[in-house]
Amino acid sequence: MKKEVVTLKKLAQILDLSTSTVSRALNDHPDISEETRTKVKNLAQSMNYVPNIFAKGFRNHKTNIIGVVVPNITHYFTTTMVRGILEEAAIRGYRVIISESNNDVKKQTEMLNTMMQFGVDGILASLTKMTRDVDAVLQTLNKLPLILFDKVSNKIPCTQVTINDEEAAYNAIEHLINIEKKRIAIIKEREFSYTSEKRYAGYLRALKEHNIKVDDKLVISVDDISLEQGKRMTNHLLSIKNRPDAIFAITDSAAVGVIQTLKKFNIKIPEDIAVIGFSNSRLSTVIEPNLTTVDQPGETIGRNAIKYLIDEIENKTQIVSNKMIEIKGSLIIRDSTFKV
Amino acid sequence: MKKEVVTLKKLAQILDLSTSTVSRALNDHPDISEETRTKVKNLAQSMNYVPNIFAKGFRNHKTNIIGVVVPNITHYFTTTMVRGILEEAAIRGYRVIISESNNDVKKQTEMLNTMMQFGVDGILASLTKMTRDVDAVLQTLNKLPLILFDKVSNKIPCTQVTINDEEAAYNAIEHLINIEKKRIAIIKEREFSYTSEKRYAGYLRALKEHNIKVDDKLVISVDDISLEQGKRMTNHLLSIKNRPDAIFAITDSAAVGVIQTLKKFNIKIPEDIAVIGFSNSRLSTVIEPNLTTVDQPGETIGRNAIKYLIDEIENKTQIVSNKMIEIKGSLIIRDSTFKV
DNA sequence: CTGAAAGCGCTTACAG
DNA sequence: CTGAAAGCGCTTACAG
Repeated sequence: MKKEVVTLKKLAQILDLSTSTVSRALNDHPDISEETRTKVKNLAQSMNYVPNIFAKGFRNHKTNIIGVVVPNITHYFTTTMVRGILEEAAIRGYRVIISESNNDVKKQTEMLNTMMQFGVDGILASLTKMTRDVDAVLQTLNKLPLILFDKVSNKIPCTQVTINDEEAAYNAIEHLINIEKKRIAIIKEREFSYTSEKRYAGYLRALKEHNIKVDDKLVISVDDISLEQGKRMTNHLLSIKNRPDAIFAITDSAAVGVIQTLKKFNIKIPEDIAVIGFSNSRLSTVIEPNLTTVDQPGETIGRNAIKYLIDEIENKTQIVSNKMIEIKGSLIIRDSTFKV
Repeated sequence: MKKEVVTLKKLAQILDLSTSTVSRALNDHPDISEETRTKVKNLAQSMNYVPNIFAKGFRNHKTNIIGVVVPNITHYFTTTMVRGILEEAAIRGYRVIISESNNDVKKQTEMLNTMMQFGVDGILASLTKMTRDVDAVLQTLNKLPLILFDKVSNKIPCTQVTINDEEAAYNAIEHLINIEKKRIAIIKEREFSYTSEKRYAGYLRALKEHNIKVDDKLVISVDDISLEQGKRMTNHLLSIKNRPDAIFAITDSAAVGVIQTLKKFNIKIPEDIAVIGFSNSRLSTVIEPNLTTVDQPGETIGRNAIKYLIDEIENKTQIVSNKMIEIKGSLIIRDSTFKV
């Protein structure tokens, strides 16, 4: 089963050179003569020489592996980010190991530790929902280049790559105001979710700038933002005295639940109540009416995150690396809000 | 930045033992006395000793990394399999590197090679659609434990883990026959897709066993099975003389396209035309009417695939390893077929 | 411009 | 039951 492996030593023997020279030639060391270098490289190529990555990693304390932690790999948006990460990693010669935290801080800590133990060169993390407990992340950051993406946290002094949640939400709400909605409800997550709070901030700013008073009864916070919760909260919103004429759900799933419930009660969308989601997931063009939502460029986010990380690993950036990178998301207007 | 690292040597010095002994104690070598072993283990624990995985991998020619190749990581069903793989990998002490082939044989070959070069212990592959060219896969199989899952191929003599496509399709068609459908169309992929052919085989068997003659005009093959193709092919099916009274699309996406088109023409579902998909994706409960479909237990498939692979890697199985493992999928009946 | 030698952290055949 | 030594494949400071 084991094939005869081509090593530096073997190449050296054949060329009657030392392994040192062969190694240097292959690594384009300036000391080596042009002639030797090409001779070595040609042989290496023709013999299909492949460096033993483990010997190399062992020697250099560098593995060219990047660890990625995400809360939930089955979310479509997450997979688009992962795709960007994988593509850019391949280009730059890195491999990626992925793990899922399932939104569990304890599991996330475990994952971070395993990855460090495993010797990854750096870590890309999208945090669990509750970012109260960030000790493990901070500790990891002490030892390794680490960059946050998507689910980030201002408690962690490192480079962070997200969508411009606040602005995107602002634009969504402004759109609702433009189509003459006055009582705009928001379904968001309970505090501690960075993303949700940002979107909420955009909601508040839009209302404020258009002189609409915030009605607390229209601000709904749930523990777990899901399709089911979208349904439940819509039932609730329909029961209050002065019901809303628009509902902004901070995820598409929840927005789908909203629409399904409104339809059950024969409420006209968007005439009676308009609906906006967030993500531009595949659901948004399957639900009827099609959902107005914010498109998040997942691949770009993933690609950027790993770019910054690799730059840090390879020390191309100074250590001033606590930038906030915001990738623009764009509002996609569909039937759930379009008609005035 | 670099922390002082605890190595075997350091432990040995402190305990006044040789590194050999410490190594053996930690690895539960039978030669070592109970006393020494516990002494060593206690110290290791208290000093937070973590073996250098790269030194270990280098030494043992074992990396505890498994490579996974999938056509498209953004498919929901794929992510559920990945989740099963990740969970089982963690339990068994393996790490997983993932890459996407984008249904491109050339890219798939590249991925396989990179992974081998990288020194993975084994590979889990879900193949590109066109499995005509399997040379690279066969070569990989020659050098490394390799198991196929989901998108498999009978041209490759190795263990394969899939859903029972044929039987699941058979059940779907039988269900349509039971609700008195006579002209059942199928939208499948052009040949070379193992999965599609299996489902088609189930279709044929069901018709045959119920004495329904196959009408070639109702067998639609497309290159790329997608929502758009579902729409287009439905338009086509509606235009033929004796139009179908049921459509079985071999993916949920295509089935959603089917339903959307039928609705556009105000055709009653399922009374006029019933629809069945395959996957139980999230779309299936958002589209209206909700889609009858086959639930594929992705996590179970992923978990099984990696189990067999690790068993092979660790030589727990004989080398007779060209089993076909079929995981049962179950028909989930919803409104797109339910009412008679 | 090239080579000999040491060493990264681990395991294991050999010796006692 | 324990230790000394070699070696996995690579890189690099040192020497010439």
